[in-house]
Amino acid sequence: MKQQLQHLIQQAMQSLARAEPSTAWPVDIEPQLEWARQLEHGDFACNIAMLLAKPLSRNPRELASLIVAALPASELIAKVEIAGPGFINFYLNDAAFHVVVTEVLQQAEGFGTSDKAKAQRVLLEFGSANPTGPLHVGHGRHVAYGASLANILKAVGYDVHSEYYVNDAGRQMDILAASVWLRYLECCGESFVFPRNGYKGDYIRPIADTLFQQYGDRYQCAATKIFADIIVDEDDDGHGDKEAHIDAIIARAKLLLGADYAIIFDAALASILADIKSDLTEFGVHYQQWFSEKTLTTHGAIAHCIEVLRAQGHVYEQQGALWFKASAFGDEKDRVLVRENGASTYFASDVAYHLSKYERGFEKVIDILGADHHGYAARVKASIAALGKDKDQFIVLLQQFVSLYRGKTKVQMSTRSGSFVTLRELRQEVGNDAARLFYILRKREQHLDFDLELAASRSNENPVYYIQYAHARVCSVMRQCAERGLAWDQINGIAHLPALNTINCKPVFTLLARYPEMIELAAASYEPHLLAHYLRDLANAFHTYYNANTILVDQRSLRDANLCLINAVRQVIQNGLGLLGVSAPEQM
RNA sequence: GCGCCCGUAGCUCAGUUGGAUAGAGUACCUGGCUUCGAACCAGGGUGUCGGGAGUUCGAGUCUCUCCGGGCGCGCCA
Repeated sequence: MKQQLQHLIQQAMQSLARAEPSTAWPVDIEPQLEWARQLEHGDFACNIAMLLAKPLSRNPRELASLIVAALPASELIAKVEIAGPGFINFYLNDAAFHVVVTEVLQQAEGFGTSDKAKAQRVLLEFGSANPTGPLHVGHGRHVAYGASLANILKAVGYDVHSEYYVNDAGRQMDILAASVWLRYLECCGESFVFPRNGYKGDYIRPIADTLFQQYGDRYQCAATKIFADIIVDEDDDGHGDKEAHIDAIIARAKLLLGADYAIIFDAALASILADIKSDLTEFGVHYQQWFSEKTLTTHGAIAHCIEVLRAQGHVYEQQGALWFKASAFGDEKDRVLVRENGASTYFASDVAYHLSKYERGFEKVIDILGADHHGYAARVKASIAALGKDKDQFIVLLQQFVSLYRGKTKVQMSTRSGSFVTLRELRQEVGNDAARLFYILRKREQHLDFDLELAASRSNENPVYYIQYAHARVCSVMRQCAERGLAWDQINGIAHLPALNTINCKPVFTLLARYPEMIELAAASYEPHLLAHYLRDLANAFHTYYNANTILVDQRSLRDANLCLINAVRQVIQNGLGLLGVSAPEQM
């Protein structure tokens, strides 16, 4: 619809250019059209005359009238007006909107999808929480956003590959393994003071219990042996060293357990990963791949990426460490890849991981990260440029934090201390649908204040019910229709759509027509919240229409037309909610 | 100190990428179900768009500068 109008304006410009060769009419620009905000401005407004006024040094209203006069005749347009400083307002024929209803009903689930992205391969990484504990409320925002974005990108034709990067290597995992082992030792009857820096969450104990049931005391060691001559833990007065203490315990665990350490480590990892996976599955979040950080080392990917960087002269040695010249690629300073002690950094793993994304053939690479990673994103970007990849096709989407409130009081969240609300708890309190929609309602640069009390006690305030209610209402009308033995003749209804000419119909038709381009905009700007707000608007237009008109009237042609319109609304709501991972219930 | 994000109605937030008179929800009033679902609808008012300067036909939107809030600046992960 919009494109057809754009084309008409371009044709007008071309004919003006031929008529006035002396004037530098720009024939190759794409005129900007936007949906009018107000009814008095018609359906579309175009500002091209005002944009041309300056370069051509002519009056914008005069230019507008020239353009209007040169417009080719079209069935689309009912009326054109020049208004304000030089806007060209287009009033479309109702028939143009009636065609949309036909399209919705014919294309059904396919309405709003396109192949514009031409199956371009995209790797979308999101979630990627450390497997050291269950997902909490903050992770929920990332996965809800990522899953919705994946669906929206697919809708416009991208070949999307969703991936979770599993940080199953490194110190945090060792702390987890040590924590599980210590809890296991408690099951064996050992007693000691649990390290301050260990994972203290309740979820650790069931893992230890399972180990104890499975293996008995096979991995038991005397607590006195473990804690003998060990660096003291930090106390409340700040004496001692909690970091060195936990590291010493890890070293002791590896020493005392030998090869058995891997049993404890793997059991802890497997248990937590299984919990995360089932949590996400229940939340409607699905991945094509769970990419293990550990495999980067075992497959030599880190060594490979360092070699690639070295071959292009982007690394150097200093003070025994290997550095990447990040500052030559926009980062504020150079970064260490391999430490003086020979161990590669987390950053090196990440460079290797990102190189693998490109080597696996993805043309576009998108990372969804927490806003606290924004400094980190700069170095990864630098590494991608250094590796000779197209950094414009590497997109980092930063999401602001979720603050959790119970009423007015802020809930502190820390995985280490174990004091946090899990995603699972949140889902049980407010339901998957409300959680999914609530999470993506705000644009990602905006902090999200999640009030559990409000969400739990007054969940009817959540817009999700408003949208779902519109869907359920249409379904209810259809049930009513069947009960009364009324048949819905679609062909007849479409033929009589012009009968729907009350003031309340117009916003419904307009919103239906806007759905496909709204999806395109949401995809291009990575903003699923546009879809949520759109659906709210559509539901609003529908409810208004529904309250003002009786759907199941006696007059057959009007009834069939009504049913066409409300079923088109139902279909679009179903499609839109589907992209957001929210159910469209037939009754509620 | 440097970098990124935010600041819009009492509260929570949108704002079509620079457009016309800045909008929703919520809260507070008032109406609307003996007929398709009242989890709904209609009506009622609220703004120095954090302050200031600039760019231009036109600024909530772009630039600069202050103020306030959040986050980040390791041979941690």
